[in-house]
Amino acid sequence: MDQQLRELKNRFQPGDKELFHSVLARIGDKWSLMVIIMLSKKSQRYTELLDNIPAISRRMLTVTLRQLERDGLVHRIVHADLPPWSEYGVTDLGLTLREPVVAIAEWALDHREEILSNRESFDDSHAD
Amino acid sequence: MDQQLRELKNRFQPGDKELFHSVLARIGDKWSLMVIIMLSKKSQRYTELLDNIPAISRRMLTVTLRQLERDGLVHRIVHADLPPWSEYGVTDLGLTLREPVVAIAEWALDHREEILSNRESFDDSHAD
DNA sequence: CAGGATCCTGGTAGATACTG
DNA sequence: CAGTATCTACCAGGATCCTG
Repeated sequence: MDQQLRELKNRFQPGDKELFHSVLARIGDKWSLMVIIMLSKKSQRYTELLDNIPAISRRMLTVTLRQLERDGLVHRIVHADLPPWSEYGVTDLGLTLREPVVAIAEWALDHREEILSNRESFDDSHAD
Repeated sequence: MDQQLRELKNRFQPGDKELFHSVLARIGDKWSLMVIIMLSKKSQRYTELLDNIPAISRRMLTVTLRQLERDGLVHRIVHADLPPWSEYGVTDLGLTLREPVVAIAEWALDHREEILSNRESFDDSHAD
């Protein structure tokens, strides 16, 4: 075990395994990452997000936004005008998450060919 | 949109959205991260992993290992001795993934209290 | 406009039993 | 020892319809 992992392990508390999983599962689900990226560009209202994120349904946009809001990554401002409208944006906490997430996205790009080729040869050699 | 995101976007290719998702979904699932962490410490055989990862079932260990192997993050060496045994370890590619993943884990630890408190107050204010 | 409610489906994961 | 096979349970996610 190297230094980096050792330091990480020294900070472990009970429940951190669940914390890691909940955080990774959040950005690993189908829409959260896309929503965070869109809102990082600029704050947007519900319908804008619906238009800008291809193929997302109203239900999943709502569900995803609520989960992100629950963790404090995204905030919602409801305007009581008529017709009523609401605006979403990333919080300060959400902004801090962007750096490590972009790092993973860059990792995926850097190793794009390698990953895809690995999958291909694995599937070939395991085809029945 | 800031510089970091712009550079990332310039490198987009068709299919990258799916690539991001497949990579994030992999480390965001229930067991992959734990398996990668265990194998980063040292190469281990199947039964060792089974013992070292609390509550994982044989089936899910096998499934998880196969998926990681498919992406080329983990390699398997099968020894044909009697009784036969196999050994798993992280590949060079898997090692490069560790840095950004540890970054996210550290983010989760750094903002542990904030996240948990956000969830609590959100749940309180939405309790019916 | 921005959702909530409901129903349905496919895939992830667990339990259990069996095998080269 | 290191898996496979099968069956089942559950939940994320999609489709559709309804509302303040």
